Amino acid sequence: MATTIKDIAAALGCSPSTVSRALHDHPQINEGTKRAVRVMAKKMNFQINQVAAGLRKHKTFCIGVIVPSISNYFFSSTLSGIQEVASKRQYQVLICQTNESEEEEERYIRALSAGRVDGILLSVSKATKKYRHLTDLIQQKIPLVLFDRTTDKLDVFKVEAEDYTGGYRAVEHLIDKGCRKIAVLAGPENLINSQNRLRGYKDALKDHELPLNKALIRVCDFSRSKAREETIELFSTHPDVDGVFAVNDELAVESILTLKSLGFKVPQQVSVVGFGNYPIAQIVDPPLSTISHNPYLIGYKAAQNIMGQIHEEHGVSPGGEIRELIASELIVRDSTNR
Amino acid sequence: MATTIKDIAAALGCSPSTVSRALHDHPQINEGTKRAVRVMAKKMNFQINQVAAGLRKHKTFCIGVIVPSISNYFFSSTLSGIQEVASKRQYQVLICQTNESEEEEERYIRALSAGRVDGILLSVSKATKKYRHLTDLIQQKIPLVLFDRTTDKLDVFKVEAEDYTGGYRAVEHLIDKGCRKIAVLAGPENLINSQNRLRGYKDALKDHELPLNKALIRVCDFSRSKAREETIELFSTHPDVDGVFAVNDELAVESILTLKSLGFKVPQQVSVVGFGNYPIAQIVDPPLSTISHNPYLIGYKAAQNIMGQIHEEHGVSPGGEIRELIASELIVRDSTNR
DNA sequence: GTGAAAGCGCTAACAC
DNA sequence: GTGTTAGCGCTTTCAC
Repeated sequence: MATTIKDIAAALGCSPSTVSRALHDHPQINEGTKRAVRVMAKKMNFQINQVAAGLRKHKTFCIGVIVPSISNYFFSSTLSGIQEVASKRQYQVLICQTNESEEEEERYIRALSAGRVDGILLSVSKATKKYRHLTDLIQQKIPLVLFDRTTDKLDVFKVEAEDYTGGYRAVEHLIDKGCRKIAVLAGPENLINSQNRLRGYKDALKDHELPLNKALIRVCDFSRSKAREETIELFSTHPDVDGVFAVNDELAVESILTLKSLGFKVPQQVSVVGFGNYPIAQIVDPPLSTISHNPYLIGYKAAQNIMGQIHEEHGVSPGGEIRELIASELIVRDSTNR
Repeated sequence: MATTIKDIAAALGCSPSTVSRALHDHPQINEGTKRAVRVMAKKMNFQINQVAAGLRKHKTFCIGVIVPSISNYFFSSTLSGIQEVASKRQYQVLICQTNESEEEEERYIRALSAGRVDGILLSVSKATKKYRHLTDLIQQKIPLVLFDRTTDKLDVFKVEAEDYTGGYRAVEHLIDKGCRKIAVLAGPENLINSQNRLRGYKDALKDHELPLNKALIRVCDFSRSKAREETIELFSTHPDVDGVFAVNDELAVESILTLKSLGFKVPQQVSVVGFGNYPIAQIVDPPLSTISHNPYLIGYKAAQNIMGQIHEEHGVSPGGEIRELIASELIVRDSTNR
């Protein structure tokens, strides 16, 4: 059994309250007493029990993070940023993985909101359509921040990648490089991020007076095998496509590999741009031009905001700017070098 | 403020203990009462506060996980496995990232052991040389399981990849393919995993009566730029090396890219094998032969063991088999296809 | 400057 | 079957 303040009090012949105050450097406590307490605490290897302290103070010193998939490169990088911020503030991070299931997401939200954490960071699952679990959370006044996978149905702070601008920039880059018939490997239809990237594609075409051809929009649902199929199908029916924008790097890489196996030259015949700047982007041959969207920073900013809400710092909680866009950047590599 | 069992008791005109018992389906409680409590709990949107319950029961229903880096592919996959097991048992997972710092590791161990978690899963940092923080933990009887990055200085349960066997198998594969002068890109010298993989290399050479040449052992410390430098240096002094075993895939991939830029043909002139089966292994050209070591399963098994220790299930806590090796598997791709 | 006492939300031994 | 009481480890108001 671990040492408690009671044990220290007994050893010193004082009361637990004095020990508690001394450990918190309370101004009214005698310096000598403080020293004695500190020495004894060290000697007895005492560590304050934050769970008990938290129960009393209605705090947990924990934040909860719910993501679709922990092992995904993007999310594990955001987790790293979140952990960094929390650690500085002596907060612990509780992680949950929904596997893109709405029920799991609900379950975790309910579990965490029952006094487990002081605030929740959430990246919504692909399947999530109802937001009751989140409106309940807001009503309970539990700080909530959405990051990356957000929704416009909720009036909470959000940290997002520049999906629209990134998509626009990617496609504009293909146009700059001379592509005139550009296809897109799109993501899940109910995911706001995919939709925004797709809007970027459409607007870039429009602004450069290129026709929008629905047959060139291929929904791949973030699945590699789907990217392969769609690429084969696309180029068998439209062999004159000269540019491909994939809404993430996995699709882009799969597309490059498929194109090469079909005998197309990348980037000479077909240029390809991805989204995400995953490690594979540097490795594929030719190296993939892509949009870098800084997942670490997305996590970092989301965590900063929730810490702000928890400590009720000025101007961070909803009411002020409710959406923070993390800058994305075009990284030009050889997959568009023609 | 959230609903408490007291609120439910007041609403129903019974005592909090009755509510508590009803919610736990205590056999001696009247079925009618149970129903009434459940209905009222639902109506008032009650969620049991596990933190308070835990304080009383000396449990937290949390496990702590400490890893060098969350965003690393290997560790994020182990986290995923850990989370899966914990979730099934209604446990939460607290994650901490040491950034390979011994001080951070100590800090987290102390923070978590102060009543934060029921058990700790640790992958030790590259820098860790002292084990006082861990022996303290053991002395406090807090369940501890080491995974992947372990140490033989501690008598606790460990889950490891087959580093030695994997290294041996990788090198034997090169020998089978006809390589006779095989170099190794080795990892950090104080990391048991790198050392075991290196032992595998040495023993494979010995068993196949190939000479061990110290000049062919290149320490890269898991750094890609180091892998590049060492490869250049190695092949300028030993251009007749015909096989490279890299102790992880990042080094292997960097080595392939460097070799290609130097004008070597992979695999015809130089065959390369990696370790880890990272996503980049499939993408590099030629695709990398490598050792797959199942990080998800490593996390899964480690979590299963700690849950067992926490619930004091038979035969899981130290005393029985103290080391579990997760099978590794050679995956043959084109980087060794000659 | 320090102690006593109450209480955070819950559980469990002991009553009746 | 259900209520009363005490207590997990800590903080904090109110005394003195």
